[in-house]
Amino acid sequence: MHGAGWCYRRFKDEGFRLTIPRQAILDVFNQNSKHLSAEEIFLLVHRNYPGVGLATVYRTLDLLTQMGIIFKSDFGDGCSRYELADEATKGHHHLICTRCGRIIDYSDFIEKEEKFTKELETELSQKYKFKINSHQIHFYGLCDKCQ
Amino acid sequence: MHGAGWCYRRFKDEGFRLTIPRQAILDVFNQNSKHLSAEEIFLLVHRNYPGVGLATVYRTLDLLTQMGIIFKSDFGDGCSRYELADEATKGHHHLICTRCGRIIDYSDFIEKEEKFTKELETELSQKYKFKINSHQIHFYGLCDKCQ
DNA sequence: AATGAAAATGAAAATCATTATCAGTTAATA
DNA sequence: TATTAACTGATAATGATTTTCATTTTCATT
Repeated sequence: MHGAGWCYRRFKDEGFRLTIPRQAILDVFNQNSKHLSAEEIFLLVHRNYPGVGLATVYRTLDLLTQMGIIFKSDFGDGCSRYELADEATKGHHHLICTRCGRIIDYSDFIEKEEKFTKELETELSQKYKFKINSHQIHFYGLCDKCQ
Repeated sequence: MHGAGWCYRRFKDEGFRLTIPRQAILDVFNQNSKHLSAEEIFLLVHRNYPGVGLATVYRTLDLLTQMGIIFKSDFGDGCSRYELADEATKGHHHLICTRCGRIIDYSDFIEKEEKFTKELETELSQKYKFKINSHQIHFYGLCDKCQ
């Protein structure tokens, strides 16, 4: 992942400050699994920084999303979930179990997917004059345990 | 689209009743554009059936979703949106403008997409023992007016 | 190091979509 | 027609997210 220096510069360049709460939230993303909800992030941050409030977590998640550092998704479980938008998770490919809510990330077949989405993005951009920045593919069904 | 008789039978077979409020809600889907929110559906139903309550709309949308008649999506604008899950909209392909929230349905390149998703579904099903029922592809970016 | 302005914060209240409750209504079946 | 279960509207409750506001922090400039 990117170093702290890179982040600091990005914040500074856009007129924001890389404060302690914001660093703490970024650390959570670097140290934990993906698909974290605001509440989960709040609790994880709370371990080391009990003073950080939930509103700040929401505000920071919003900011990081706008900056393109994290990606916000909705898997239908009643709250938004966030994950790092770095290279490794660029495509946001998920299998979502509609019974238990489990989310599986797959990172196989990415080459094939990249090829397909690149082509489609080019065609859609032209036809609809739409500037595509990212995409998301969700497969819904039943996981092994729920069948 | 399917006739009323088909719907009636489906409801009956599964132990549900095709009541006036439910018919009114189905009519809304057959007569209006897609991506309707619960609130929008409530208002449209309200024109002809002022007695139908919002809770019933939510309950019916839930039922129709479970029955697979409509499809529930989240486009990140704070509420769930619903559309008919008939053949024409099977794939749920959307371009979502992250600035103005506009949603564009595309129905081009569906053949290519079908081929891709079929292949991927087969491979993912095998690898993750996941029974895939549906999928959703969202492209996020800026529409022509927002660039 | 002191200062001033803008950005950021925590706590609490407010908002808003959705869900649960409950008493009354409707529809299918015996 | 009586019984039963499904369904309903109105309302209250819930829970995630946003807003408010007074206070604190940060940073560029003295």
